[in-house]
Amino acid sequence: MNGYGYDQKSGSRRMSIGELARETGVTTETLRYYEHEGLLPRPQRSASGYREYDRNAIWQVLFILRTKELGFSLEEISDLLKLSDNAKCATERANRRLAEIEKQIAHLESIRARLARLVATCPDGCDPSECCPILSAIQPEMAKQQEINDLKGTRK
Amino acid sequence: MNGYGYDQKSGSRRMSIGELARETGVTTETLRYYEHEGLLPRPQRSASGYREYDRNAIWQVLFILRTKELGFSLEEISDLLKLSDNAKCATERANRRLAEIEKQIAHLESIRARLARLVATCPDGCDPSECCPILSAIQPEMAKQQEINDLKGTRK
DNA sequence: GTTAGCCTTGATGTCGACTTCAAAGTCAAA
DNA sequence: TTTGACTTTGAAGTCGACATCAAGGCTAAC
Repeated sequence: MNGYGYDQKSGSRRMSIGELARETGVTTETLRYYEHEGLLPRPQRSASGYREYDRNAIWQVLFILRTKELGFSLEEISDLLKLSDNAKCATERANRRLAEIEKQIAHLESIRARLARLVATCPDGCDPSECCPILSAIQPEMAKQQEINDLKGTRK
Repeated sequence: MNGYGYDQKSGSRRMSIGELARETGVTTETLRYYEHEGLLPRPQRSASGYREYDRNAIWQVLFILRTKELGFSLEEISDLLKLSDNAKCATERANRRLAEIEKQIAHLESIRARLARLVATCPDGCDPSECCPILSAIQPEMAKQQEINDLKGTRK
C-alpha cells in the first residue's frame, strides 16, 4: 500500500511523481521541469510535501508529449494550453506549424537529392589512392584551384 | 593599401580575418571558432600577430558551409576533413547521412499528415465558445475523462 | 597625431529541453 | 529499527554552434 490518498472528484488513487513518471515514460525531473515551466499545473501536496497527482495528470503529460511529437516547442505548447483555457481555436497555430514542417521537408528533400547525386558519383569501394570523388564534388573549385596551385608550384 | 603581403605560392594577396569573413559571409568569430575546432588550418601570422589567409582559405570555408548545408555537424565535417587527408572515400559517411535524412523526412511527413488531419477538422474561424476541436483531437481521452469527471462533479 | 576601425585572447553568454547534483527529509517493508 | 528506495529544493551542467564581451594592441587615413 502506498500513502497516496484518493481523489475525491474522480474516485481514483492519487500518484507520486515517480508513478506518474512510470505511467508516462518520462523522468521525474522532466515532470518537475514541465511544472516549473508552467506546462503542468502544480499538484496537491501531501503533509510531508510530496506531490500528489490525480489520474488526469497522465493525460496532461501525454498531451504535452503528443504535441511535442508534432514538432511544437514547449513554449508553443504552453501557448496552446493558455488558448485552451480561453476555449479559443488553435487552427492558426497548427497551420503555421504545418507551413514550417512543409518548409523543413522541402529543405531536407533538396539536401537528399544533392547527397544522393554525390553518392552516385562514387562506386562502392573507391580507390583509396586517389582523391575521393564525393569530397571533390562538394568543393569542385577548391579541387581545381588546388590543381592550378600545384601546377604553378611544380613549374616554379 | 593594406599591410597583408602576397602568397608566394599562389601569387595572390593574403587576407585578414575580416576580409575572409566578408568573402565567405561568416563572422570573424565564426572563423576563429572553426580554427579552434580544427576545421580550418591555423593560418600564417603577421609580425604583429594578425592572421594572414591565402585565397585557398576561401574555398576551405565554403567547403565547410556547403557540407554544413548538407546537414553534417561540425564534428562530422572534421571527420571528413581527416578522411580527406588520407584520401579515403567518404561514401560511407554520405550514405549514413542520407539514411538519416530519409528518416527525418519520413518522420516529418508523418507529422505533416497528422497535423493536416487535425487542421481539416477545424473550419476556419471556429466557434470560440466551444472547446477547440484541434486541441481535443490531440487529447481525445483527456477530453473524455474531463467530461466524465465533470459529470461526476455535477452529480455529487 | 589622432581617430576609427581593425585585430588579439580567453572567458562567458545564448538557446531549448532537459539532466545532474548535493544535501536533506520521508516512506514502506523486513 | 534499519535499510533502501523515494522525494524535496535550487543550482549548476550538458549539447552544438556560435555570439558577445572585456581589455588591450595595431594600422590606415585624415
